[in-house]
Amino acid sequence: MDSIIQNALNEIKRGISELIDEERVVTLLKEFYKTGKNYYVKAGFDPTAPDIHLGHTVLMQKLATFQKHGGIVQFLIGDFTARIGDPTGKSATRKILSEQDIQANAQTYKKQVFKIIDEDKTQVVFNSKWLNALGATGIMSLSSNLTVARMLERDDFSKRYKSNTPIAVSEFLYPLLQGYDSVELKSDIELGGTDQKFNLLMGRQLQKAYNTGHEQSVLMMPLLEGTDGVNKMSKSLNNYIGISELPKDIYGKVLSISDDLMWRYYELLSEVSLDAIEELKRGVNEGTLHPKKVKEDLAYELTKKYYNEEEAVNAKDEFAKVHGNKGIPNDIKEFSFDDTTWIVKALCDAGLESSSSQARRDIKQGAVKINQEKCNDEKYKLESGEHIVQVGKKRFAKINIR
RNA sequence: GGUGGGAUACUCAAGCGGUCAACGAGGGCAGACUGUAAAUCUGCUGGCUUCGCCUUCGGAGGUUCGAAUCCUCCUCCCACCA
Repeated sequence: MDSIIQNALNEIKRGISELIDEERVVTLLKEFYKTGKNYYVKAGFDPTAPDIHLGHTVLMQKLATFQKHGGIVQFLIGDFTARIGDPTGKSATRKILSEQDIQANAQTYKKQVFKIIDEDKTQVVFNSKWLNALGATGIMSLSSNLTVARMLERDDFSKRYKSNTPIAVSEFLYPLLQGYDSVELKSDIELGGTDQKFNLLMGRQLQKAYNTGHEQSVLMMPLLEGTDGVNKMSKSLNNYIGISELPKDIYGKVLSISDDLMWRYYELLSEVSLDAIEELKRGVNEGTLHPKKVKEDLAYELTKKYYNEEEAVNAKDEFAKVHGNKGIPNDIKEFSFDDTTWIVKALCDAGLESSSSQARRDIKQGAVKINQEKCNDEKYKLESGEHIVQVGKKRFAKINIR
């Protein structure tokens, strides 16, 4: 095999969890490098999550890799299937989204993805286009390709079935519709998370059933754990790091993950080569390298990736200042009040606390500081002048009393 | 269509006439410890200018001095049978 093909393949296979029908991928690559012929790489996205986070980027980066090697990305927005809700991994039927929500979310998606993938080598498609046209007849013949028994073998469904959690019949249609997208798009390869295996393979099965002439290869990426290190990253679990978040938040969040999780992020998110990562691991194990330093580099790299060098440097300095020397961040929110103000009220008005009860609790626990001095008096009043108020380690505000 | 079972705070889940703003677990927030963390330990976790008051236990009524707990109707869900 040509070394150029071999290199491309290695790059494609980095960090993946499984590649089904590798031979065909090799064939596609060979053809591209010989004749310049492109091939189609499909990935489906659910327009329910309006913000792209690092979990999504694992897949996006892989798409970008394919684009380097002749792949045209079929960026599928599942606007039709979103109305059913992917049953994968869900313990309950999903709520049905409104048309407007789906459209708005899809737009946000498009804006963000081209930070990672190449717009010129991407086709954005909506599956409502052909699924709406499918009609009852189409659905009937499509659904004859799947048996109920097969469906109930799936772990997620069998669990729900056994625990008396409702399963809507429409949910059975989800994998069929997703698979049908592959038929319609004549995809050569489809990418997805490991949790999508069933759905992805359905694409192969249906391409065969509909005599499309080929069956798509399937490439699965591991699911990235969220900042809690346990659950998969998702907005609803609030364990995500969004790529549109502020530089200091991206930096801070990455730096706050556990050491164990850091390696996982290195593997799936960083540009650092696998060999170099091994090197870092060894350094940490032998004690010659401080894990914090390694984590800082990662946080820096990721911040830089979604912003730029300058922002990354700022974020790093800021973090060191606040946490290292228990300082005050540079740009903190400012508020002005006319009279001497009761501290509890000030905290709420400045958005540092969600309620006055919460504010009182924090004061009692010694979490509130005024100008670096701990404040234990919940009746305290701020006199005229400028005050830096702080709750916990991360929440700050500057309050002016006129 | 019939018969049972269920709906409790962010989630799961106790409670079955007063001592319930409601056990417990998870999550979250805070404190200690640190490398910023993670792990661990501790406290808090409806609202309110809070030693008190106000609104919560699917919805609406009712019984009672007093209800999340009892009764009636309604809504939604689940199971079994048809």
